[in-house]
Amino acid sequence: MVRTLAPLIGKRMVSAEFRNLRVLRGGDPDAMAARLQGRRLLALRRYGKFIVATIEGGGYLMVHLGMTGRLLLGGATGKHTHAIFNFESGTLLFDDSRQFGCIEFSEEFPGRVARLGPEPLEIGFPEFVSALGGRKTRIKALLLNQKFVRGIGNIYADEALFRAGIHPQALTGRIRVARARKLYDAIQAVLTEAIAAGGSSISDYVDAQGRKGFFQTSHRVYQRTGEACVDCGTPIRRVLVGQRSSHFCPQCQKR
DNA sequence: ATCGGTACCTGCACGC
DNA sequence: TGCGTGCAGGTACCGA
Repeated sequence: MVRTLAPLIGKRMVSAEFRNLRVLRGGDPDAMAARLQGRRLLALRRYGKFIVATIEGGGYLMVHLGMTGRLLLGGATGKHTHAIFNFESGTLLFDDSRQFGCIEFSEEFPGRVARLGPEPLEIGFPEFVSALGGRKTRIKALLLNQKFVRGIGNIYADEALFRAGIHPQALTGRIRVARARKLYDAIQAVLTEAIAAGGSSISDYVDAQGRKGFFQTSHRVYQRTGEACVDCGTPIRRVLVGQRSSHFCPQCQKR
């Protein structure tokens, strides 16, 4: 998503319009629009699932897509268009049917982004192992905890655990180093492949150009309940871990 | 400090 | 056709 938003870097925002205040965090929409108006977008970076734009003259514009959020360059507004950013080069729309996404402007770098864990593609294995230590939670819940590592969501947690042969309900503290190594490698492989495939488009995700990803065709367990495991043929099962669906092969992923 | 559960929304598929 | 139920790429907040 951030890569496809790159054409906005260096561009001036002519105006901003907020149609749905529910997705706005931290303040008055008019003040926010005034703060953005006439300023250039100096930089655009992703921190886990958070997108942060640096605004000329100070300030940060943070966007989170939640489950169904979209950032679209050009295109028509619709029922779920909550914000419109008019740049000199064209329009950027924020759409989100479920309204779990959010937009926040802050003068300082946003604290909740600063408090996230490390990037899973940047963390080293020793750091990863030590972060696993002393945890009492189930491994799936830990992978979804953005203060552990940032950016792993439900799809990639399930896919990484499958590749590592770890049961989603396995207790974190009982995972030995050799198995942790497999998990570390699996996370890196899954994320790298998924990014190369342009992400997973289940029903909503498209990039800023409106293009779908195709990693969903490579999912081995996610939303494949009842289908045969690609490695052993055993039917994939679904359990809840921390109220989130978790898909796994009961034969390949033992506790 | 860390945990599990819940709330926040809309849309869709499914069974009756 | 319509209605109720369950489910969906996430995070924040609460009490324990």
